[in-house]
Amino acid sequence: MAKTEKETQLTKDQLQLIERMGVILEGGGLAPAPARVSALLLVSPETELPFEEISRLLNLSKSATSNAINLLLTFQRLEYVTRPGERRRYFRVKMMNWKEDMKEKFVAVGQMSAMYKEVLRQRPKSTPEFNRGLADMTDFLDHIVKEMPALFKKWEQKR
Amino acid sequence: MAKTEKETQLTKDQLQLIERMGVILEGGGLAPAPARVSALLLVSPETELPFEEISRLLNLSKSATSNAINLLLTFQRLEYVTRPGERRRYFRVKMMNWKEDMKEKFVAVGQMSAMYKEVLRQRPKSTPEFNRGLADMTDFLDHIVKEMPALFKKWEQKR
DNA sequence: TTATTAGTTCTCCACTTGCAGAACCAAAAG
DNA sequence: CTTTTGGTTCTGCAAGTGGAGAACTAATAA
Repeated sequence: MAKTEKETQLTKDQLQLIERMGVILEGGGLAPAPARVSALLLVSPETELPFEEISRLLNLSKSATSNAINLLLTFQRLEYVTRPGERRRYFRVKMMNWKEDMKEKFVAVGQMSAMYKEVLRQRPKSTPEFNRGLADMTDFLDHIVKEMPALFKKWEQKR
Repeated sequence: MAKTEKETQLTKDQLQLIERMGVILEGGGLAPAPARVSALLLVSPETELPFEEISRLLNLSKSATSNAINLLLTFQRLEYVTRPGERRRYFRVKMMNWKEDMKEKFVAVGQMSAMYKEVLRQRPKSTPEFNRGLADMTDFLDHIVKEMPALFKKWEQKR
């Protein structure tokens, strides 16, 4: 079977936007290649792209492309679909995962709070001001974590 | 004038706790040495420590100590005080900065939302499902950012 | 004045990361 | 069978990072 490929093309503006987003996503802890793959799949008119297209559009080697995609798959930021009679996978961003992501962020806040509480437990009582500062902080963090579900629900209802 | 130094000593438990916190703080984007300095100043019974004590307690070279401290100072996570008749500075964690930190975090969320909106603006209308997913996301992020001040205030009042 | 204190800065090295290129491999096509 | 497709894995390298050690500097002490 021939490879009747419709090759996506990106405008200069789109390529620039991908680079800018890439940098921002790097700031969020992603490596350059995965960041660009994520950005590409958001910016591209075609929302589902196969391996080779990703590689080509971003000028990434096969190895870099493979590693980037697999990292994003295990992090659940990407998923793929297949099409009847085609072996290759079409990758797309797992859009509805940002809610999960947000929740995880707040779990992390809870962990921070737990850490500070442990510090507090082992501190001498001879530094009351300092200890109160710590207690305030954990209290605040816990407050945020506790109120979060309500914030989520409020949004659900609003729409 | 002699250097009548009262050298802080840390228990094995405290040192372990510092290491564990260090790892967690590294997860938050701090380099190892600054992470340990931060942890030390939270765990140490003495809440204000001079350069040399920090260096000694953490087994850090002067250069590593100097760089770590200055990084934390410019990031506003540390501050220092001096004592009458002493040249050296006593460093301590800038406790009341966590509120600022939190606010900055939410500013970052706002930036994310802005980025996604820009993506949305340049997308073709031919992918309505995808676009709606993006719109939902920015809407949600904006919701969070908007509601945050109220959450802060609610906490202020509660205490 | 010289010596000491309290750091800062410079040089070097060990380690880590991210990627390209090439070799490799399994499934499907011919 | 052999070839092509759609990748994965391996090797090697270039660049970046963090920290030790030593040299350096400015302020104070003697």
